[in-house]
Amino acid sequence: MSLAKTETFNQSDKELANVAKALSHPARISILRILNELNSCITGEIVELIPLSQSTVSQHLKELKRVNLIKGEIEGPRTCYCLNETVIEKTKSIFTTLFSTFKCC
Amino acid sequence: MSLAKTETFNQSDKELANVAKALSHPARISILRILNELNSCITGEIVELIPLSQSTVSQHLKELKRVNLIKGEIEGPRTCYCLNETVIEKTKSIFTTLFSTFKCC
DNA sequence: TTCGTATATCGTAAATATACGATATATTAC
DNA sequence: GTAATATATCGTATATTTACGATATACGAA
Repeated sequence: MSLAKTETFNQSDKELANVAKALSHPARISILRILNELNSCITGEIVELIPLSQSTVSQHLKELKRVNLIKGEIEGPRTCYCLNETVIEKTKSIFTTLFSTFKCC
Repeated sequence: MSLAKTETFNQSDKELANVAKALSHPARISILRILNELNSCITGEIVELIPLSQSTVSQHLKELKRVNLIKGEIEGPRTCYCLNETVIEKTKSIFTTLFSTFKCC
């Protein structure tokens, strides 16, 4: 077994790393900004605003859903996405806590 | 060319995604905490505190150096690492700005 | 100068991420 | 029921990340 030694690290560091990973692609940051701006969007609207294919955008949405930064609600043939405000706030607090532990901050 | 469509996104989102990537592994979060706690460390001390091989830890240090979150100073046969406080603070501000743009925060 | 120590880098294997087109599924409209 | 639409998922190619052992390099000590 060569990978995934990740279990040996402490829970808090794993949580932080996990959400940082979800934020580690500009398309996903962009999607968060779009949802913040427009309150909610269907997939197709997001696809029009992001310079990537529909299937790729769908994958990025999936990654954001994985860490619950966004919620998707099925509305007939479409899915309406919006920010998960609770998790956004929690994530803010995770980062705030990290930086507040640094002596220099 | 299938990857690296990344250039098409705006600078601010790319910057954020880039530093988030550096934070997206628990070993690297752990290294930052260690350097904060001990002020400065040589590679060997960090290797003793992280459950990964010397070469792997060295790679993680390289990634943190890539985004300038840490500085490495060569001292004879060893390298002494410490946090780059300026960049840590700048990164804090990048995240703070991101979260402050969200209506819910 | 030779030996030991510290560490970065090389080579490599496996896992994951990124991207796309094609397809399956589900719903609405006709 | 059939067609059109929206979107998630599949299959696939490629790039990147993660991990390790081995090696090269560079310094200090003997």
